[in-house]
Amino acid sequence: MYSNAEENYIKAIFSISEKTGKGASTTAIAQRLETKASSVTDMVKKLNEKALADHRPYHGVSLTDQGRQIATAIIRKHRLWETFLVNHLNYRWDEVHDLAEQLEHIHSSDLIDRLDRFMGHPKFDPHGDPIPDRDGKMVDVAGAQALSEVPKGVLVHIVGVRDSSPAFLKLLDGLGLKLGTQLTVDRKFE
Amino acid sequence: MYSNAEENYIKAIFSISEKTGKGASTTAIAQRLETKASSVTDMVKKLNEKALADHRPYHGVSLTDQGRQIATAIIRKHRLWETFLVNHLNYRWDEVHDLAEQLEHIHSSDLIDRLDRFMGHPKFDPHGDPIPDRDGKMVDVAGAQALSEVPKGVLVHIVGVRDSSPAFLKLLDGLGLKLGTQLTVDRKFE
DNA sequence: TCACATTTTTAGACCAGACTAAACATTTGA
DNA sequence: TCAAATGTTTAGTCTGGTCTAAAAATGTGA
Repeated sequence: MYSNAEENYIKAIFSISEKTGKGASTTAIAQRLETKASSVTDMVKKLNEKALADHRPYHGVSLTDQGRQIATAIIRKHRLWETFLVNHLNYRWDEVHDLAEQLEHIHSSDLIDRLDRFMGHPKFDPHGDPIPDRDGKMVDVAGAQALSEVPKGVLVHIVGVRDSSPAFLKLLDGLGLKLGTQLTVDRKFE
Repeated sequence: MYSNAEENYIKAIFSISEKTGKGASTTAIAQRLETKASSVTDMVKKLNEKALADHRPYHGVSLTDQGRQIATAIIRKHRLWETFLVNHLNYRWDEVHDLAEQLEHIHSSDLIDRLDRFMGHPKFDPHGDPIPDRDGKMVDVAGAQALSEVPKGVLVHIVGVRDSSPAFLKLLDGLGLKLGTQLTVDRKFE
């Protein structure tokens, strides 16, 4: 059983590594978790002792297989809870992040499997992010492309958002853009 | 916002006071929370400073109005989550306690109100305990009577259980007793 | 009433997790 | 190549919550 703090560090390391393709620097982790680099040093040492992470100073922290497995389990919980909140409790997609951050730390894989079944094994969360299955596998979304990179005149449909901040999601709502919307790029502000 | 530890102490004080009709002694609280009396002394001091509890040494700890309000809010969360787990995720009534102990600490009254509405504002949880509404009010169940005190031959129906331990609940399952069961007492083992 | 069993508190320590300030190490750009 | 900028760690402190051991206070039974 891992503490909330440990789980948050694991999640941060995972997502920074995903995005950059490299290990996560202690400063990057500190920034993401709104904490200080010295705190990160301490926690990384603990994660290392528990065989969840490796650290090569100045080259980043990376997760071990076990660490990665924990990370995907937490992401699975987060995305399934977000899906539940939006699809069954009528929350908007810009309201669910903070609640899911709490719910993802509930310790029970059985609960999350039941929630998954209850909802019919959804493959994507309300922001279009893929939901890992029990084994950590998820649909590959590498094919998707940022709207800012789509050439003018090409028909596309929106499958997800890269930025899930409430402000950006509300902006999209205001523009009438949601998952499944079809459009062609007409004009670019650049 | 209160910590899990604070919430657990408040809940313990509330339920001991309910059961005994008096204040909760520090030793009783310690026993219920599987902790030590000295730890209770410390926490009670904190709750007192936050105006959530009063302590008259050797005569027990009691909650202030604000403390009681927090207690019923937690109980509301606990019972609504238990109801959700049983009615929608197909858990058995003897499996849900520990999970609800985790879920009751999720900080969002809006979430719990939405869950309440989603389930159609249930009045009782899977063990027959009344669910407080948003204002802390709940159905009065003082009319109910322990099965052991029911005279032979009188028709009764089961509306709740006094002991929600998994072992006892499984025993009831084995006897075919559940909420709503009608019966007359035939024989007593005493 | 008063000694004793019980209850409660104090004192000092520990752990997890965070912080500041300072020291230290490494990469990198000129 | 080497100094500056950046990244990292150390040392010491703090808070919340817990513990043990010992001291202090109280209710109660004879």
